[in-house]
Amino acid sequence: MNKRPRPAHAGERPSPPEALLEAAFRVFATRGYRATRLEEVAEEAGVTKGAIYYHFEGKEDLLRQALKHRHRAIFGEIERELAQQRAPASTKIRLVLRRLWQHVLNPTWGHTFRLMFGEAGVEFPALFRMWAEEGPIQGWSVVRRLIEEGVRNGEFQPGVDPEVAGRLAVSGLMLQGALQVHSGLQDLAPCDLDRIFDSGVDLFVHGLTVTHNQPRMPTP
Amino acid sequence: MNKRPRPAHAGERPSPPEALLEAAFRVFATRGYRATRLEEVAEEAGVTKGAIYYHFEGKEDLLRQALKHRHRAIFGEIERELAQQRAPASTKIRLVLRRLWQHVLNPTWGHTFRLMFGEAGVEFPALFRMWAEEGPIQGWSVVRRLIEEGVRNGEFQPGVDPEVAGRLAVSGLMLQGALQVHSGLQDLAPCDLDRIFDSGVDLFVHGLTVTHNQPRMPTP
Amino acid sequence: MNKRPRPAHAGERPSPPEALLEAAFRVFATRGYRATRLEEVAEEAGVTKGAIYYHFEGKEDLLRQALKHRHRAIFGEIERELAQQRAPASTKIRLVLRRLWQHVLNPTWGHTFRLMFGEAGVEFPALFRMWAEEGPIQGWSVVRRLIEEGVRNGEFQPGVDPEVAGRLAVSGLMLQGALQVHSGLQDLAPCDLDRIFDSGVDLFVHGLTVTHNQPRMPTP
Amino acid sequence: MNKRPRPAHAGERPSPPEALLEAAFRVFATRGYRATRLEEVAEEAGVTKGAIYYHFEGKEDLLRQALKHRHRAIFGEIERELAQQRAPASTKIRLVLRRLWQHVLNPTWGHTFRLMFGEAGVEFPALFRMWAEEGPIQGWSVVRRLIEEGVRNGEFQPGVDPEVAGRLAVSGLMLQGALQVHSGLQDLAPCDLDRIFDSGVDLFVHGLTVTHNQPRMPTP
DNA sequence: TATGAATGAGTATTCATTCAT
DNA sequence: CATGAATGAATACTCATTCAT
Repeated sequence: MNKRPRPAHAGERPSPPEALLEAAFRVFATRGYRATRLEEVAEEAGVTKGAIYYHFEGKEDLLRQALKHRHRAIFGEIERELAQQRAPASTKIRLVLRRLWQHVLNPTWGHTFRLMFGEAGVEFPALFRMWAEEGPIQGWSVVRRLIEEGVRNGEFQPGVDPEVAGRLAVSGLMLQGALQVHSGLQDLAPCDLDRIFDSGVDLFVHGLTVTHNQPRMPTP
Repeated sequence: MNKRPRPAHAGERPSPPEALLEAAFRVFATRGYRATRLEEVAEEAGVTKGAIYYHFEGKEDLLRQALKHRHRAIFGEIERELAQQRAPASTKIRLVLRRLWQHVLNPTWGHTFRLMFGEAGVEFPALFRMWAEEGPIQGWSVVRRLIEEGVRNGEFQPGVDPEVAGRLAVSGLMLQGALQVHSGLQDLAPCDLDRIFDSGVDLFVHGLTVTHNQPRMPTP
Repeated sequence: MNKRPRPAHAGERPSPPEALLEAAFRVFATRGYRATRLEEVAEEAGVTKGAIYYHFEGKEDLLRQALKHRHRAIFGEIERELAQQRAPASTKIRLVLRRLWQHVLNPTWGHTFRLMFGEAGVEFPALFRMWAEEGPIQGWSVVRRLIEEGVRNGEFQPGVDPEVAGRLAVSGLMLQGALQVHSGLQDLAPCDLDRIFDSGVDLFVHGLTVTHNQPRMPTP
Repeated sequence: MNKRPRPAHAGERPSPPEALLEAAFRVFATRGYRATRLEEVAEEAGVTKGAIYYHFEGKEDLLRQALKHRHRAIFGEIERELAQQRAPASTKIRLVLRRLWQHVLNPTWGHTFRLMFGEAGVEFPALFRMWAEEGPIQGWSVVRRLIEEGVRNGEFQPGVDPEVAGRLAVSGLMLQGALQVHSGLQDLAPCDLDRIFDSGVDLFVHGLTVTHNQPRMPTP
């Protein structure tokens, strides 16, 4: 909480041991920020509490670094993949959403989701914004652009709202992942995960697709 | 040393002061479970710490009761409203989703969402399940039933998956609410709330609706 | 701890309910002074905490009164009994010690013993002295007088130390009672209680009795 | 909420600072268990409260360890001393009882006695049993064996009950110690401590000793 | 008389943080 | 680099005591 002056050796401090960062992420994400005792992080990493203070400034700093360390924005990769595709927008959208869904199913994502909506989000808003930008927002932006493309080439209805459509598709899948997979709702309200994805995307794409019962006029 | 036996008045304990429950909910939801000091709850309710221990067993019990107290499930009311409606399924769905969206927009819901995905979910899984059952699960169950109704009367496509459709519609709106309204994303990625709802529901209903299979025009 | 001024109605306060005093004694003696919660005393007596404060000044006062209430000095009775006896001193001693042993075997005595040697003795020395005077000291005084009588009439050796003999006989039985009966040592180091008394008194009386191997000269 | 798992160093935890154990014993014995504030123990040992929790599990653990630490049973030493003696049983008994009396006179013993009959006895029965076994029970066992020896070699009467005799001799001295020395009875009913011991042991040994059955003279 | 509700001072316990070695 | 020992501020919880009714 209170910033103590950086220790004398701060400058030449070498890259902090990955083990510590990974242990920290695991424990923070499992227990929550407050409930995490540094002792447990240290134990998990096979060192002692003191070692944490050699590498990091304190608990808060540890969380920050641990989260940064986990941040490999998947979307860079996705965009690259998309650029090479020559396919209808709906196909590309399916591709993007599938990647996203795979990502969401990953325990790491579940942990981060909990962490972000738990205390960390409130106590460190900057962290939350960082995550939101690189995660959900980026996710629905990609989808939005693909929808716009689909509208432009007549594949999708001109009336659709690409922004909102992207948001809801991505949000829907994300929250379903968080609930079913990472919050143990699978046994309270079971539902096959593939079915969620497949039926969900079908519905979404169908919702976007041109279906007017008067023949749509080609754009002049 | 050993937990003292429940105080004499345990059985016939009268309804504990609502003020305390409401203050507790407010503070827990704002600060998170761990970060909440009982003293603050007491202050907020205009009593002292001791009073809390007169009415509740401890911090955990207080949280539990506070959440239960908030649980006047909105769905009972919604179902009643629906029963009186004589309208197409799509209209009813719009109605339900609107109610849900209004609920989601409420700060209370945002707080609960955070609490549930934060510490409470990990430390008190039973609470999480209770919330999930009375909240999200019930939400998408209602929608699922309406979709099934729509499918039966030919309003919706026979191919739709009512379960998944319900889940995604409800989840999408919920997470959008959590992000835009309760996590400050409105200024990072602004979007009009009415637009999210309206465009979103249009898209959703359109996705469900029977396609009068006109040949789709090839892109020119 | 801090003496608040006696409440206004102190003067006409009627005799406090026996139930309260008895419950108090039971709980204090079982749990110890500190560990006793007034709530438990109240419960045990079938009233509520507040009632205690109507009748007593506080926890300390309650203890004091509870102990006073239990105080039936048994020795007055014993002395009366003795006065009517025309028997050798050794017989009278046996009688006295038997009464004492019976008293010691009583749970009430065990409780008081614990209470006195526990915290109460340290925190309220006056109480301890009162108990000691009416209990152990009076006990060994009676025995001492009987020994002196026995020495005077040649039944016991002139060399015995009546004071010390009385003290040790009484103390020995008391501590054996406290340990075997009231501290659960009976199953750790079992010993028949009658045997302790009978063998013990035999040994004691034999120790007092004239056994010189030169014939003792009658006092001139 | 839940007791945290024993800290990482639990297994190889080195001998906890003696200073802490000794301070703890002092304060516990003086004030009683409940009335002892850990802060006072810490102060007495020249550390802070936190240090206690580094070395011990809590208040109860501290008491347990402190008592164990005090338990360098004196009887081992006594037995060794006895083994080297070639003397009549009565002499050996005097020796043992003198050691015991010296021990009983020690303030430490008085404190422990109070502690044992006070809260510790009720709240931690196991501790009480440990103390009883290594203290009183062991004490009277040693004496019992010496009496048996004396009986075997004709020094003591064949009719004596060594078990009971041992119990009463030891108990008598112990309680006299507790009362006179450690409970301030010396000024209420003064008695020279040496006299208690000397007259007491004389009486005891005389009680055990073979009577050269001269006819006892009738009182004149 | 007695009670239910509340108070508040006291205390055990936790844990991030420091630091000599 | 890392550790073991210690600190001390923060905080949940207990319970004697008060008092309006």
